[in-house]
Amino acid sequence: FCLEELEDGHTLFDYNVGLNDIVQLLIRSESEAPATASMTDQDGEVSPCAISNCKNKVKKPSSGSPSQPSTSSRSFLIDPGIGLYKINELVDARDVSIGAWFEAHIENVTRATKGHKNGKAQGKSSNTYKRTNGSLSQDHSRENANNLDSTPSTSYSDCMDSEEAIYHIKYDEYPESGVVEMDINNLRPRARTILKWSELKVGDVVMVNYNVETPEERGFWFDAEITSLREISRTNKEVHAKILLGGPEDTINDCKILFIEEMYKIEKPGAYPLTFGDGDFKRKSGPECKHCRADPDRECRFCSCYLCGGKQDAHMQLLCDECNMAYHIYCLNPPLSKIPEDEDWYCPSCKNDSNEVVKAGEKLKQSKKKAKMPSASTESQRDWGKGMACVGRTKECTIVPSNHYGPIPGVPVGTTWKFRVQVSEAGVHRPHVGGIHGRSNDGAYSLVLAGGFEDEVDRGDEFTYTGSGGRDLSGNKRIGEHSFDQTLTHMNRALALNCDAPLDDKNGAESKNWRAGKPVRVVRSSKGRRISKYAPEEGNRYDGIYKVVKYWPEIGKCGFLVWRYLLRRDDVEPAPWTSEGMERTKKLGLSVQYPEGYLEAMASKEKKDKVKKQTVKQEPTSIEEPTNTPKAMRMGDGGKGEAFQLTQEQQWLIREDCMNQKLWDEVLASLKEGPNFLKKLEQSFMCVCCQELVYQPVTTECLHNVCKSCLQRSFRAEVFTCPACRYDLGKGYTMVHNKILQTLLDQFFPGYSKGR
DNA sequence: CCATGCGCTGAC
DNA sequence: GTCAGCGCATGG
Repeated sequence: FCLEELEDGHTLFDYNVGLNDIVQLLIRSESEAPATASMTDQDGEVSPCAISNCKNKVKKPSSGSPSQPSTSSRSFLIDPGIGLYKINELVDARDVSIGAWFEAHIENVTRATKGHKNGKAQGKSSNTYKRTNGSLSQDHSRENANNLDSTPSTSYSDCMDSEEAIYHIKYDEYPESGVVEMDINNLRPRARTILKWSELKVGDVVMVNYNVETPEERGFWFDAEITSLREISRTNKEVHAKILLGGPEDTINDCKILFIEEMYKIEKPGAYPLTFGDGDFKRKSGPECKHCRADPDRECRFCSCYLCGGKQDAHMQLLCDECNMAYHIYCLNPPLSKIPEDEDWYCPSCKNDSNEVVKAGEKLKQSKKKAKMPSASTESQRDWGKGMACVGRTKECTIVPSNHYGPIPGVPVGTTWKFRVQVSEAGVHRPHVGGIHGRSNDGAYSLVLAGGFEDEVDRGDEFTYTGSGGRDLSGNKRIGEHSFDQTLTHMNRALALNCDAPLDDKNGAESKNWRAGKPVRVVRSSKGRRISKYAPEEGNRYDGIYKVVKYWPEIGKCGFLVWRYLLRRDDVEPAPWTSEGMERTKKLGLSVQYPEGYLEAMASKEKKDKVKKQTVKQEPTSIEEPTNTPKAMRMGDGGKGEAFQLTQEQQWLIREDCMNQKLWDEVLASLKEGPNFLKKLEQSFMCVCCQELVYQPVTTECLHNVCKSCLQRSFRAEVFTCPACRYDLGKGYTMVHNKILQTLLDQFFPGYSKGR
């Protein structure tokens, strides 16, 4: 959308608008202003922010069958009126426009570092998809560039050069929807300078092709100085030029130009060191740099080989038709013996593998990773995106960093989740599959007891555990048969480091003071029931903090060497199987937590199965009605049970934080809700910019809490208002770090600021 | 970028 | 009941 100013004078695109911000948009009627999404606007530019998935307000006009999309009705229409919209995607790139257009929204942008350029072509799917004549086709962007008249003007901001970005682009309609990964080079239009025929002036120097009359047959590129212009229409001109070759005698005058590649101001007209012969150009040495026409000793991106960085060997260099970078023919892999005769040459970074090119109507090619997977050879129709087998996280624990030792604030012992992915979301044990979470140079933060090894012993407050590795994971498996010895590396080393004893990767070690070791969060899985009576009946239960007493290598029942660990419980919270623990579980109302909508989905599936069984071979009804099945039991919502206890110091600090008195009153009201108190606290002190718990909070005059760094970022963008309410703080506002609040938050969420 | 992995489900 | 095999998060 073309988002301009709101009625009250606020500019919408202040820099501190972030993901998930709720913004107020004024949508004008179609007659007043362009109300269509600019991503599909043939002549417009992509606005700095693309807002999509506007709930309830976006109407997509029907555009015929998906395989025959009509380019004219690609756009999303927005109902006129004022509404609340949620920004789902914020594209943090400006002036990006695409040579030929297709409907896409950018799902995700990954920034890469400056030095990333060299590796950009390796192993990354970097196909370009363009919509041409209503169909989606792969394009190297150069074919389209031939016809400047019908190609929308492209603009490219050079600031993009300094930083590369990976765009995850979602396209919707043709032939299958999906997500494409592109790097910035594929989004960038080919020409680096804005070229509009209407802007050409006599005296401008443009980069043109040898076959100036017929754009289809393209040869070498060279400079031409425009000598005359005749306006044909408002947007088009007939252009004649003087083509600058090796000198006055090599100059072609009054040449009609149909296609201009690149335009730039001429600094020194004349002597362009190319000679003309046999329909081809050969480079001739000259006193000036052959490319930039400056002192040849000066650094020039054309003279410098992009691979070796060398200079002074221009006659052995090839210029890439895509990026204009120079390469010595002998620096290439494989090296070339002579300058190729082909008209076009593309450097290794720009060259597209024709096997990877997706033609119109073709299916997306498999990624290189997919090609190696077993599914590449089988014809399985299984939809892996469904169910809980392969789902990703929907939430992420941000109150503590991933390398946090000890309990997760707000998660009491006894909390149980049905699936491992939920345990990951809660931050208790982050890997979806792995048994140990740790870092080999730091220690282990958590582990899951799932009875993977028969010879493990579990006595509740003490258990033995086996390291990871030694399994045959061929066939893209996550667990497998034991087929080789384990080593004290990776996660095994991490867990060993928790033991308060010098590391010994040969014989193991025992701690003299086991309580001094690093704490490990332990989760017991119901799968462990086959070897342990302490395992929960269902799901994965957080059982508290354990310490590593000792570790040693031994030959396991599987016949291979494994690393064993003895862990002992060291937690003030009672274990769930003790009478005290069971009472507490009851008091806190802890029951198995299911993913949102899971029980409903299961119930409706069961119902469907029944219908299927009853009416064999009858077509199942495609309409899925919402079922009235019992809702998932949610933990702790009752708010009964154990109240959260504040220390004297905390009570005092809260009283001292008088600016936030109102907020604290609200939060303290949920003290009796026990663990929910921390959730409430987290919500109340969330930074409106970064959507995380405020770090180094600044409490504004309008009584909002924002991270100091977030507010500073806003001020750097010359937005001097409160990010929460737009109250004008003023340019000279002094940001005061609310140290009292910081101290309190550090106490309630130990370690959370470490990750910031 | 690549390697690792005590999950999970649908097909057999 | 068994088992192939996937996406994903994480570390290195």
